[in-house]
Amino acid sequence: MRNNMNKTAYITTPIYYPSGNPHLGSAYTSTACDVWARFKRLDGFDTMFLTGTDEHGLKIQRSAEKAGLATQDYLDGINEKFREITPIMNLSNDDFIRTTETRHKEIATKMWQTLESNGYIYKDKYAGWYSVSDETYYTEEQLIDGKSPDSGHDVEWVEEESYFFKMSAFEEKLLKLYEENPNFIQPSSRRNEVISFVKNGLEDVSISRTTFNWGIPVPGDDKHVMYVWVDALTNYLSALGWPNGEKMKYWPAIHVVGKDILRFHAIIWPAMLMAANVELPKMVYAHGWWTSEGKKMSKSFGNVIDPKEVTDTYGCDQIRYFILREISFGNDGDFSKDRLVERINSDLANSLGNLFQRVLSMVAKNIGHVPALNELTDADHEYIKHFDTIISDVRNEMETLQFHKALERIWQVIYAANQYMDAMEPWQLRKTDEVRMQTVLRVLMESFKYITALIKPFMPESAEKFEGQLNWQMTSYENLEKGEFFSMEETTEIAKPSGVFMRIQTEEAA
RNA sequence: GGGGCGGUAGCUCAGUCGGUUAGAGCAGAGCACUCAUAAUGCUUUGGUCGGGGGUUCAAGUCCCUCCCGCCCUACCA
Repeated sequence: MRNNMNKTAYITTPIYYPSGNPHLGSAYTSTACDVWARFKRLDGFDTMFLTGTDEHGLKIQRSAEKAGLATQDYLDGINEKFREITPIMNLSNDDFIRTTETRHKEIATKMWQTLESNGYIYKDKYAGWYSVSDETYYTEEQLIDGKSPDSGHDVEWVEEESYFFKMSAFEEKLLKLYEENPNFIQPSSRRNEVISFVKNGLEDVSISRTTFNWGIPVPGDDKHVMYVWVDALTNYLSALGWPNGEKMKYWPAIHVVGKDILRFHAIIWPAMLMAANVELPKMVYAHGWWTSEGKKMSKSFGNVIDPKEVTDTYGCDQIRYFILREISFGNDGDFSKDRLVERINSDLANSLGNLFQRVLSMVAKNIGHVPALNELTDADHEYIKHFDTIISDVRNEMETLQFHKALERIWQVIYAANQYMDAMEPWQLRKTDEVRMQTVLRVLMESFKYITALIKPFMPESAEKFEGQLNWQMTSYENLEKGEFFSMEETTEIAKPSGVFMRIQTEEAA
């Protein structure tokens, strides 16, 4: 028997590198995870949603020095900016982990020790072409005319003592993993990239550094600091108190990442977990990038989208809706003001907002409470049928993070509702057959429960407003599925509604 | 160089194992309606499915080739 206590779900954003201000990209990742987490909670899952910051490395150390602050003090300050994404995007993350926290350092150390005692770490020399100005190693193939491919500066052959992780031991196991779990890496185009990368052969990876010290010391050899990814990836476990914490019930996770860091999540991370005998994540989903008005976001173009600014201007729910509806999750997309306004006006104000407004206005004006239910016609039954599978259909799309498809599906019933209303013409019935009018409005109102419930993870504030207008409260998708279509009480009062999604006046129209 | 993905209506994209007149949303045009946020509904314009060749009774869908765009090709994150 499954019950709510053993249905768990876990989703993570990457931990963000706080070298600049949070931008639309991180807000996007976090919002996608948030919608999924909210859906899961409403679907009866005990759900954990984790985000945080990666506070490791030389760049941070340098920035702090430049700011004239102790590194940790500097980080404490900048960290606040990243925590602000939570209120700005209205996120429901259950935790926010920082890699400089003791709880993380302890578990990252534990991870290292586990990998070591399982025989997957050894000490050797790392050698490569090092560019002093770039502070980066390059491989022979990367060099351009024997110089740094990034800056063109000279490189020198450097050998340094380093610990290595035996990633080569996992080549076959990883390929088997990808083959047996086609959904492990999504979307599938990314999956191909990873597979071909692994097929080209995996080398052991250097997992310690001696060139700086802002990081977690290698246990028993504090000349070395752990490589950033050993440190950073482990956050997904340290927030759960691996290996024995009570929160380990949430594992395994779904990891949502930007396409730039897919490889670390799809290759190094599962290899590490295999080496440490930890169950593997369910899925690693790589999403795309946003351009702005058709161009790459950059300060010089002046087209950088500030999450705070756009949510203040257009509304948080509106932005949440737009970024998940506009592009299919995994693809790149363009953030254009015109498209945004078009979506808000067409999808939210006209189709959805106006639908609730026209129905609830009639109810409030003519009845004042939930309308009485009478005999149903074939047309009613046909309309009601639209809601038979809507929840499971949306659930299926959410399972694979197909947010745009989930929304598309929800909008199908919104269109159907407008069509039904137009066909039934309750405003005519008001004059000829008030009993029938009440039934039609009742059918519509009952259907609004489903619409409200399904948009709630995407647009929580607006859904709550709808709940208030319907004088009804969503409990869980399961209850809605199992319950009767007609569940509202006639005695429930319905007040005059006010618009939830308003049109944005364009300049020509204003 | 090697590998991958994509090029379908003005825009963004769907098109499952090849099978009847190639679909949706938005944008445009016309009509209807007036409950509603100048909203909604209906109808409609619009595509030689990147070019060429081939396989097949039949190709957007398979094969070859060419053109165009994007991505990956390890230790900065």
